[in-house]
Amino acid sequence: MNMSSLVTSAVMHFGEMGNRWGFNRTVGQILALIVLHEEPLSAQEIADALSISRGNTSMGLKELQSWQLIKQHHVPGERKEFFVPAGTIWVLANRVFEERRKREIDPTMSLLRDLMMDTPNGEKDIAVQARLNEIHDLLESVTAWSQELQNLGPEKLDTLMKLGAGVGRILELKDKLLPAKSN
Amino acid sequence: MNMSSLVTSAVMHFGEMGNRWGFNRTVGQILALIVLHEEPLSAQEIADALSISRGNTSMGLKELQSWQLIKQHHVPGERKEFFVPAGTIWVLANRVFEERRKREIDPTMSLLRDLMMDTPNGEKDIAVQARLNEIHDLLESVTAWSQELQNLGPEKLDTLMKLGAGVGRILELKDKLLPAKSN
DNA sequence: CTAAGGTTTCAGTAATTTCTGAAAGTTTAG
DNA sequence: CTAAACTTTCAGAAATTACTGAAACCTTAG
Repeated sequence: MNMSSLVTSAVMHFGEMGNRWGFNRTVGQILALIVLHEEPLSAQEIADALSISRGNTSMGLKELQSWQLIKQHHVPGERKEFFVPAGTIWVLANRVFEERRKREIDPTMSLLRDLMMDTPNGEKDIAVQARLNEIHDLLESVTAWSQELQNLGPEKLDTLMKLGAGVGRILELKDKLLPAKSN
Repeated sequence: MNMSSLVTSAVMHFGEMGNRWGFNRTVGQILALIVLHEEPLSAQEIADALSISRGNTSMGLKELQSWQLIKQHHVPGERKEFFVPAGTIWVLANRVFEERRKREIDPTMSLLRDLMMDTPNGEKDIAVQARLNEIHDLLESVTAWSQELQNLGPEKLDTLMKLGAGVGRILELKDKLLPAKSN
């Protein structure tokens, strides 16, 4: 399975970006390869195409499955497993968001909540808790909103985009369209 | 400068989370310490509080300044420099978002644009380019949106939050009430 | 049951990232 | 100008993270 230079470029790039996106180089490469290659790929084909060890490939595939970004695809007469993307680009992007939220935000929110419950030890701690509370509320807003966007789905997101002046305009619309309701 | 156990917990946690947020452990700790400590801190105080070398501290402060998360604060009679947060929590969070966008999204968008310009090499490449285009558009939507959010400021974000699932509803209403307008 | 075809695990190694501390650099008081 | 007070740089050490490949482990055909 030789990759076209187009695919090679994309795969290499997604490898480089991988660590910034929460997984390592080979995992990024494997993902790009599977997404861009329309036919299902076997582990061996992937290892060959990327010149990485079979073991590393196995670990990468496992991780991508734990992120729910790829899924196994069983081909009838074949003994080995093949892999395909777990959904549309939109779905994949959402999964990455979701997973990163779990890793990057949730633990912090949880700790902040705990620290806010602690009995403060002196004046200063009260000020510190106020700060922590502020951080907590901000994180909460951002995650809630991003989930809202995810629920909208790609088409509505697009409508929203084309609305022009942006989110501020929605707030105006809201006042016009739902004047009586407080929410 | 001895940290209260509350501050210590928070600082340690932000250190652990640091690498997930795009900077390393000590940078995360330094940031947390500066944000939570209301008085300006000198580099030496930071190094002592965190038990890290003066050199490492210097590098960390430099990085935080390049992210525009902290700024220098000159105390009149003093020779040394002190450091304070570069703004409110909201401002800091925006800066982190912004910086991560630059590192995580922009390079990919740029590559995708380039690859879409390339002359495809055969049937398959055409399909691949279609995929790449899809990814590009998605990233574009997401970045446009996150920028909208940043422009909103925290209060409006809050209003929006309370709207919750109502956003989808407004879009529907909008279609009914403003069918003629294209934006 | 056994062997073949395939996958996973994991100890050890390689690569990368982070940290230290000594040396070089900068600024200002006198 | 010089010295003191402070900061930055950077080569090498330490810590962490990623990768290999051989051995152990499935699973199924016969």
